[in-house]
Amino acid sequence: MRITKEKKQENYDRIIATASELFRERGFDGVGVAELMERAGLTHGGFYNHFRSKEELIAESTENGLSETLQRYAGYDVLDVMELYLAREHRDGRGQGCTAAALSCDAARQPEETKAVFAAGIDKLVRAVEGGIAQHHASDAGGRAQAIAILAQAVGAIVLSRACPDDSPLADELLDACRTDCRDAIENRSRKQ
Amino acid sequence: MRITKEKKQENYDRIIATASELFRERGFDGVGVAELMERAGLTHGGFYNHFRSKEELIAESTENGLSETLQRYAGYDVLDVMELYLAREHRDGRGQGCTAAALSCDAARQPEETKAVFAAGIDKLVRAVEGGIAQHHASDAGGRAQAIAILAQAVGAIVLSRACPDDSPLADELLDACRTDCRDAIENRSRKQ
DNA sequence: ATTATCTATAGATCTATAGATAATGC
DNA sequence: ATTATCTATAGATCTATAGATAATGC
Repeated sequence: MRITKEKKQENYDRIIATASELFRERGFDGVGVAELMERAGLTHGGFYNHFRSKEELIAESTENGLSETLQRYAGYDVLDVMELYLAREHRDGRGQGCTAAALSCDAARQPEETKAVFAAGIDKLVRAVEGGIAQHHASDAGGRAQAIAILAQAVGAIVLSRACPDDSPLADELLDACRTDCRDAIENRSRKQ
Repeated sequence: MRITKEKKQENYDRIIATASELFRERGFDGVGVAELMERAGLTHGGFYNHFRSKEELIAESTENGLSETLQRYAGYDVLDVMELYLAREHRDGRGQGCTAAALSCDAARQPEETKAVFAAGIDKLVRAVEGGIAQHHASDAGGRAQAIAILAQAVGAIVLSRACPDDSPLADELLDACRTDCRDAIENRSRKQ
């Protein structure tokens, strides 16, 4: 029962979107091809008409996830981005949240090609943050280095906060402390009062 | 062929140490019980004399790994700790490095009990950083919130740097930018020059 | 007698492939 | 004729358990 080209593209898109969410929730090793395809409304074997291997899917869905994350915050002031990023809703919605925060530990264990996709995505995030910070300063302010420092802090806060139990006070403390610190840094105040 | 109590304890310790390293390198899902036991010089089936399940091993080896990470930096000035932590050697030696940086994304997907172990370990790291920062200031400086911000940034830098390919300039940039930023923060200078 | 180890295996999963089916697109 | 899907399955792996063995520790 062959289908149209458009339908095939739709199926491909649905596999990628489903994989992107499931991987963020459970990691690359936590999702099997059979379950993924079932969730996408297709059968196990059909997977290999779209991808040569699971590894190929991982690279493509990671690229998709990272660009989705970038677009998610497009148009916001960088201060608002930090508020949204370092929020409890983001921490608690791993499947819908930042791919870098959800899968960077897993990406470290992937082949070089997948890591290259990841690095390209991070670089775009850095540029976006840098551009956002520049809007708050006449001069170049901290430039790219400051953007990197702030992105690393935000990702670290989410990653550590998620590793804490649901009721842990530390989980919220991590978000609150880093939200304040990032805001101060962008507004160009000293880190401590 | 039964063995002495001391020998059993030795075997247990060796399983934990082996698991702690392998998990950091490959994640909780990336290491099977059979391979772990073979690496520890024991047979597959013997595992269940020490642990009721793999999940129990994960919790115990994580606790062990986090306290090892804490001890690793004991006695150093906090500025030297940041130099060591945000170094290429640390990034490239995942199996020997910080457990929080290697496994926090994976920990987020574990049961609450394992996450509680993780949170307790992170809390100890926060206290250690806070104490280290206090040595550099007469007053309380940024206190616990600043310690949290700096730890999150350091973990985020390592995690993102590891997700980049070996030859990626961004991988080193992440370490360099965050090393400088953390140092400035601890020495109580403004974040940008 | 107890127990830490071993061998062997059950039963469930995993990735990937082979071959059949049937609708598209030449 | 080509090809996207399906069914079925190969072959490898995974966690966990059952039962035998043999040395410890009462």
